[in-house]
Amino acid sequence: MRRKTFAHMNCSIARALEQIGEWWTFLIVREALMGTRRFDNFQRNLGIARNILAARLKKLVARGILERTVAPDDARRVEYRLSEKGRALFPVLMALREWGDHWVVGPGRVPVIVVDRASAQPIEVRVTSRDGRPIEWLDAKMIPGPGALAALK
Amino acid sequence: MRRKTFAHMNCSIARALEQIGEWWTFLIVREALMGTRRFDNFQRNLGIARNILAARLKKLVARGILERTVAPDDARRVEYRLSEKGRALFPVLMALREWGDHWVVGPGRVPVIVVDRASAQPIEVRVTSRDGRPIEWLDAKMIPGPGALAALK
DNA sequence: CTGCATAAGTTGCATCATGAAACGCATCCA
DNA sequence: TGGATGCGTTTCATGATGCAACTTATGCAG
Repeated sequence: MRRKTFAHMNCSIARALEQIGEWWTFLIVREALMGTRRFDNFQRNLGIARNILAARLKKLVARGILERTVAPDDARRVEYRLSEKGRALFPVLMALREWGDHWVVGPGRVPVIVVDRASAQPIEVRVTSRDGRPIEWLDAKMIPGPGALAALK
Repeated sequence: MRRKTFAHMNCSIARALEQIGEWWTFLIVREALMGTRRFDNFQRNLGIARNILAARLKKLVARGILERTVAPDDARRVEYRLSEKGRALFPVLMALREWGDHWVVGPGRVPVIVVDRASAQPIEVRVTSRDGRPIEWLDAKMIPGPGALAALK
């Protein structure tokens, strides 16, 4: 049987995962955020199989997360760059990294620190109310949005 | 061939994905954050196959993200609850939801709005410098952390 | 205590995805 | 022109997934 798709679910998390939730995809986006643009660099940095990398890149381009262009100076070379949609994944990746730092790797063994280029201070991911007040899980309440009716169709 | 593991990579994102990056796992955590505790409720709400759900729950318990307890009033019933480690995934899920709302579902069709229980205002996920200044992707700089040397072993 | 419904999980099987290496093919370089 | 480089695609053995049916254990009505 085919792996079940999340696309029909009336949930933004499921719909997001349908686009970027496959094995390797998060790491490909991470590489792109760190500046990787070429097929071979993705392949070597990640250790991913070539056919899988090709399939993932094709999907990411089709979904508008990466943009594929042929290098002007060398027609052999193809460059994959993040679109605005792809760059918007920055907070997602930073939240994942923060969780991994704290709960998997452990403080003191963090491989990479991300700092503000201007102030050299570490960055943080925070969930806040619109007025800036920090929000914990228990402070949050889920209410139906304008698209909730789609579930009744 | 066995699917390649990310566990050896010296990257917090890869290590995090090794624990929660499998198909269905994010959605199981989402359900748990929304209050689901029982096997059958996870199964019905997600439409996941029972064997896959059993395997995922077992892994999440083994990794300390969920805690499994037998209900005190009914020994047939098992409850799965988020641990502190699991609750710490809240920002990750909210970042993913925000991205899905904006770039996949589209504003105006958002199925669920998450608001601050106190002020009833929508919540936001922000990446900031330690002093609260908002950070974009281009403002961020990656520098080696204390665990960077592990890559040289 | 017998019979039956409920809850949680396991097994078998067909189908799909993955990884590794070999191959295709166009482009650059000497 | 001969070879190297870059970007994939194809092939094939193996692992993972989804579904349905089955197993085990508990509670409950009579």
